[in-house]
Amino acid sequence: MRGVKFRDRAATELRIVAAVGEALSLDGFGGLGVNAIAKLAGVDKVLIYRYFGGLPELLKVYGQSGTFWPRISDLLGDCPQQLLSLPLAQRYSLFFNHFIDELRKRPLTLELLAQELSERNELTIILENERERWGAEVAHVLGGGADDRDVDARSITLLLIAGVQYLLMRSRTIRTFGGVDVRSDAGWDQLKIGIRSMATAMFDDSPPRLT
Amino acid sequence: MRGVKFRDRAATELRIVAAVGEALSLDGFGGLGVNAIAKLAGVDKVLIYRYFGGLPELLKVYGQSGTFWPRISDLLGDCPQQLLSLPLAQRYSLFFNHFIDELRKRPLTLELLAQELSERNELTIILENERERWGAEVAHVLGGGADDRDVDARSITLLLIAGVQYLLMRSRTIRTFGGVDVRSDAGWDQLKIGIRSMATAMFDDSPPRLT
DNA sequence: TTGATATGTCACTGCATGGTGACTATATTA
DNA sequence: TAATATAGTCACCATGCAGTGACATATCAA
Repeated sequence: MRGVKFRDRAATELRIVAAVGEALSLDGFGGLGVNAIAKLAGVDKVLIYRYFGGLPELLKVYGQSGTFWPRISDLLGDCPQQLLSLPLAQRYSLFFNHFIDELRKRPLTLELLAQELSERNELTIILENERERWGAEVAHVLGGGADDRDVDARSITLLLIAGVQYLLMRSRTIRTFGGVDVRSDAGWDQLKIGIRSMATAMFDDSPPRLT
Repeated sequence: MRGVKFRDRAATELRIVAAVGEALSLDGFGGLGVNAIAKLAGVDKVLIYRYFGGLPELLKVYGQSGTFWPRISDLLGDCPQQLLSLPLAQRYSLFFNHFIDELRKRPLTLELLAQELSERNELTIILENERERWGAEVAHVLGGGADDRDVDARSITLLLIAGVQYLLMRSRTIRTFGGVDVRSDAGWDQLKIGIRSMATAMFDDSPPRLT
């Protein structure tokens, strides 16, 4: 008798999907393939074709099995109402603090963001969609008027969001950027303070600088 | 008689090195390999091993054959002296304008920046080194004191530099980010204006906003 | 003219990959 | 109990890759 496993399709499918996450964590997107996933799941690769159709479809299923992008509710902190009633400069600063913290908790998301720059696939497309919806909400929370001041503010917001994403995904492979340790809390605290200071200068109508 | 080529080693080496650039432009880093390079150079791949030792060494030679990162002189514009005598806010704004323009002209650099996020290799290491030296000079040009104000400014500078890099490398595959067209001059003009406005608010000691 | 050197060509190995067909064994149902 | 569907296994194919050994030929020096 050859060694036959549990004979439980549902469980096997779950193992395969979970193995996708494992494979991503272990080797990043580079080593992601049918063979590696099957080996990690302890399953013959032919089942991937039978149950899912192929790698792209499997990735799609995996992508829909979790949330890769912080939800707005994660970014508003414990008291959304309170946050929304704060002056713009503080609101801005707190938003970025949460955004940074939430993204730092999601290594797989950072992996996908990096992958997105080389190749689009089922997974990165899911991530793109999540993020697109998110962007619209963010604009709402941080104020989205049409006068010059608001337009400029949105430009800076975009650049900062992009900058945070980049520094975080880069931190996976390289520790420092311009002398700041982007793997440590201390390094990020420094950047957060910079953002707060900038927001104060740009949004507070009180005297320019407080620090 | 089998078809024998020019029998000119120096020229062949040049063709091979040039083919690296071609291959990167065509297929990005994904399709980069000995076979592809040899085919593009119209040369047998064995010459790559004979003349260079292998792919890593070839990449190193290719990397040293050009400059991937804008030099400081490119960023200071036509009149370095004049730029340095400007008020900080203007200097800051002009610096970023040039930085954006120069980086937009370097598709291969953007390719390498993206690659750096997935895997370090001879090429990305060369790029890292170029950029490291550059970072020190930039700090000098944009003022690098140790008081709170300067530290905060450096944090914002880092985030903006990171943001610009990210948006540009992302623009290779995805056109818009947060509603801004990152492939058009217009989109980048908008971002430049945002930076200028921010710099004015943060660095000018005159009344907060001018826009 | 002859011989040595180096340039370029070709054919091959070994490996990992994605993908498929044919098989075995178990569970369910008639 | 016998027939059928399906979970799981195994062996295989074609392809593309990095890398190597052996060969042919052009150039140059003795």
